[in-house]
Amino acid sequence: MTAASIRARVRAEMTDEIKAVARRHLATDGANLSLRAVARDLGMASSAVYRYFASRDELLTAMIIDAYDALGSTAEAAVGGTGFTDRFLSVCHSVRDWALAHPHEWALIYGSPVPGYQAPRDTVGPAVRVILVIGRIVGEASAAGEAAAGEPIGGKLGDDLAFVAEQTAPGTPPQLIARAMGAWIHLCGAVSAELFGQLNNTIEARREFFELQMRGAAAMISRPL
Amino acid sequence: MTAASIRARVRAEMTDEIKAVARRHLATDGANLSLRAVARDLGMASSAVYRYFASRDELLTAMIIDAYDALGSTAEAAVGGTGFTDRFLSVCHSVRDWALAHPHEWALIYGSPVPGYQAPRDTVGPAVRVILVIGRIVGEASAAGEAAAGEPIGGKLGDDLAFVAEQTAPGTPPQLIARAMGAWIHLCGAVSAELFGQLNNTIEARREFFELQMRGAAAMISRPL
DNA sequence: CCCTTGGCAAGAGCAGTGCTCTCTTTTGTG
DNA sequence: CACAAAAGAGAGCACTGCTCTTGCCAAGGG
Repeated sequence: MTAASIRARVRAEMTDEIKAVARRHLATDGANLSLRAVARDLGMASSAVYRYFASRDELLTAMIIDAYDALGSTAEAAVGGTGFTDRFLSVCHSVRDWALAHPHEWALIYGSPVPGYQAPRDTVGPAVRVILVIGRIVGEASAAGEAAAGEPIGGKLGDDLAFVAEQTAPGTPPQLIARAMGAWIHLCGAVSAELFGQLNNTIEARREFFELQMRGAAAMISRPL
Repeated sequence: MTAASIRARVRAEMTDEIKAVARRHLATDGANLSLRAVARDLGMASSAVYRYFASRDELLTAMIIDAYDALGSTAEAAVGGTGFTDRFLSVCHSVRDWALAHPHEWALIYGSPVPGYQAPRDTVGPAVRVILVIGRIVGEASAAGEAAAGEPIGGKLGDDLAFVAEQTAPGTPPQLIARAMGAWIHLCGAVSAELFGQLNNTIEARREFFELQMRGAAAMISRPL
């Protein structure tokens, strides 16, 4: 009916269906899911799937983008509470909760890159959403005087950080951006450590441990070195 | 000649040779290296390799243990300098340098776990070596009064941390252990972020950025929340 | 309303994989 | 030195990603 013809609509639906089944397989087989198995589950020939995704890598790319977007919206929706620490912790827990619910998708986006695989440009947009959320919170905290800047950073690193600041939260001092990125790295590291088994046989009180870590990260942001 | 007969020695040499070739393949193909391809490189039938490793997973396990050990000795050898921060930074940089030199081996041990793969007990010993190094440095700093403990931690998490303290650096307050683990997580997160492409198109001054992050982690340890 | 054409699905096929089984050869050792 | 144990080779099974060819079918223009 619309300019996007019936064909296009059916095609989009089929594409979504393939992705849905692939996501199910992802939950059991991880990144080495089989395109043929997905096709079998859909009752179609494996060659037919290639009408929708030119290769297995392209399917994976689609799932990576979806995962980034899902995590991104989760984080964006989680910005609640008042005061910097509460808002930050809220985001952290939402990220961790999502990761615990979708471990293989987390592994897909924050785990080791698939060997022969090169992430295309399309992934960078969705990929930065969660760091953007953190950047925004930190920016607001900075504007509200909740976070001191500390000593300025020079050299190439200073330029890099200034550029990120401009893109993320204009007006925020680069030093703060560095600490925000530190918090984000710490967040991803903590979630990955828990998910990838680095805490096995060591820490049982996972949630408490995570919260402690993220409180440390929040404190790191509030006070300069 | 020895109690370990000639057969056993030849077998050990062959095993090492297979691992060496596999490590070379790891550098190009990552975790999905092909046992058959390794066999081809060695000029032997693929079935012959199964005399040495019962499965591809077992080969991977061997490489994981080797990687943990290589990284562990690197970190242990890097404890130099005087004062907590210097010693800590020295270890951090040695870990990062090793990871940059052996990215796929890093991915093998700190990246997403191989899907159907369960790490056997043999890996836990080598796996804890680097966190042990950090724990020891922090313990010494604590003993030297370079790191205040801060508020005690109760509940299950407190017990967990006390247990880790006992195993790692006896006499160190659990709160400090928590911060040491935080630093370790931050370290792994920073290296993984750099290696897995999370910093692409953002931070060019990688080493400076890393150092800044690790200085933050060091400061985090020195002062309580 | 018909008929063309563009898109879709199916199947066979290729090269490669992990792993098993059987058979033969080698080789250290009692 | 004879022999048993260890090692290697090769075929084979079920699977993979991907390509190519063939047949089909309906959407949309005339």
